[in-house]
Amino acid sequence: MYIKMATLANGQADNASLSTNGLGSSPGSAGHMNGLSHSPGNPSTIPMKDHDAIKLFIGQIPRNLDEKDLKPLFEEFGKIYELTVLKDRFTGMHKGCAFLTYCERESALKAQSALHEQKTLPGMNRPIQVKPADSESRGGSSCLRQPPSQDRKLFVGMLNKQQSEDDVRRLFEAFGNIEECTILRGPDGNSKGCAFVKYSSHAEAQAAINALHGSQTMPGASSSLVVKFADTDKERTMRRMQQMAGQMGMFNPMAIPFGAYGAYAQALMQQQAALMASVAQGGYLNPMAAFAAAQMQMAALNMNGLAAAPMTPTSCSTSGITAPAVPSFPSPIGNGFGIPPQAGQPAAEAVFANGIHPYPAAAYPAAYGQISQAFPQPPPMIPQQQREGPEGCNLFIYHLPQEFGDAELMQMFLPFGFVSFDNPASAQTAIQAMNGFQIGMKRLKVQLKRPKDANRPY
DNA sequence: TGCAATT
Repeated sequence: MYIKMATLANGQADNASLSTNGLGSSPGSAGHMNGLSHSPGNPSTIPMKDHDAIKLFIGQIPRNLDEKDLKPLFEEFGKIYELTVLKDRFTGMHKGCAFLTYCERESALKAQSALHEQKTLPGMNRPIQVKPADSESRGGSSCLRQPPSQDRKLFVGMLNKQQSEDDVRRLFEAFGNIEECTILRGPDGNSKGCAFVKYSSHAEAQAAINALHGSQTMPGASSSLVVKFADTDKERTMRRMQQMAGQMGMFNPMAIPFGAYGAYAQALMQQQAALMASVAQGGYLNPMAAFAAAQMQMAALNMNGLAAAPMTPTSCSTSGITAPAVPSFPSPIGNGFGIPPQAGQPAAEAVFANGIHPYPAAAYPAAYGQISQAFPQPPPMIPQQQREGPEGCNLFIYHLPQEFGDAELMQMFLPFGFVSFDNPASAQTAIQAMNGFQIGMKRLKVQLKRPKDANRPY
C-alpha cells in the first residue's frame, strides 16, 4: 500500500510539470514562448548552439527590464540562443535575474569578461553579474566538478551596517579561499547587517565558524557576530512561504509547516497553481488566488491524509525537543490519500504530552488528532458550512492578520478561524503548540473557544 | 535576529 501511494505521488508530480509545460514554460520552448531569440522572422535559420555552450546566469537586472530590453545589451557579444528572465512561478514577478545562452561558447566568455561586475544597470546599486549558471558546474563530465555550494556558504549576521565586502573579506580570509562575498542590501543599497561568504571547501567554512562565531560584537550590533552555514534551499522555501503567508494575511495552521515536506509540497503547489490558472480566463490567475489555491490544496490533503498519520512513541522520543516532529513523506505509517482518517488516532497526543513547545514553524506537529471540521475534497474549492466539535474541542484564534484585500478570499479562509478537534486532549495539544506561533509581525493567541452560554468575564 | 537571485 505504501509503495503504491508513493508511485501515485510521483505520478502527480509528473503531471504537474506536464500541465505547467502545457501552459507554455517547457524548458525547450521557453525561448520561443517568450519571443526573444532564435532569429525571429528568419525561418531558414534553425537556432543551433555549440555543444559546449555555456548557460550564463545574469544577476542584478532591474525588474522593469524584460527579455526584449535585455537582448540588445547582450547581442553585441554574439548570437543569442536563449534568454529567459526568471519569474516567480505563482506571481509572475520578475526576480531580477535571467539565464542566457549564446549559440557560441566564445560569445559567453566574451560577455562574461566584458560585463561581469563591470557595469551597473540603471536603478541597481550593484554591478551586473554574468557568470556560468549553477547548473553548468554540476554533473557535466567535461566540467570541473565543484563541491555543492550549500556546504561551504556561510551566512554572517550581526555585522555593522557600515562594513563593506572588503571588510568582511578581511575578517574571513584567514580561514580559506573566499570565492564570493556579498553584503545583503535593501533596495536603497543600505546594508542589512549580514552577508554571504562562500569558501572553496566545507572545511574552510567550518574553520571560520569555529573561529568567528560569537567571537566579537561589532559596533552598533545588538549581539555578537553570527557565523553559520547559510540556509538550504528547503529552509529558504519555508522562510518565503511563511513571509508570504504573513504578508497576505492568511492563516492556515496545516499548510504553513508543509514547507517541511519540501519537493513534494512544491510539486503539489505547482500542480495546483497550474490547474487553477488553466481553468481561469486563459491567462494568469490573479496571484492571490493562485497562492490560495495551493494553500487550499495542501490543507485538504493534510486533512485527508497526513494529519491523521499516527506517530509512534518511538518517533517521538527520537525527535528530540527542538527537532521537527513531523514525519518525512511519504510516511510508511500514513494512511495514504483520499482515505478519510478514522477517529481516535493512536499516540497523536503522546507526541507533545510532555510539554514540548515546538518551534519553529517546521515543528508544527502533523498529528494532533483528527480535525473534525469538514473540508471538501480538493476539486470543489468552496468550504462547507462550518461545523463545530464537542465542547472543549474548539479553539478560538486571535490576532489573525486582516490584510485581506479580496472578499472572496476572506470567505474562503473564514473557516480557519475556528479549529475543532475530536477530543479535548488534542485541542489542548494544539494550544500548547500554536499559541504564540508567529505569522508575519503577529503572534497568534490560541485558546479554547468559550462556550456560547458562558458569561463574559469582562 | 538580518538568509540574494539559479528555471
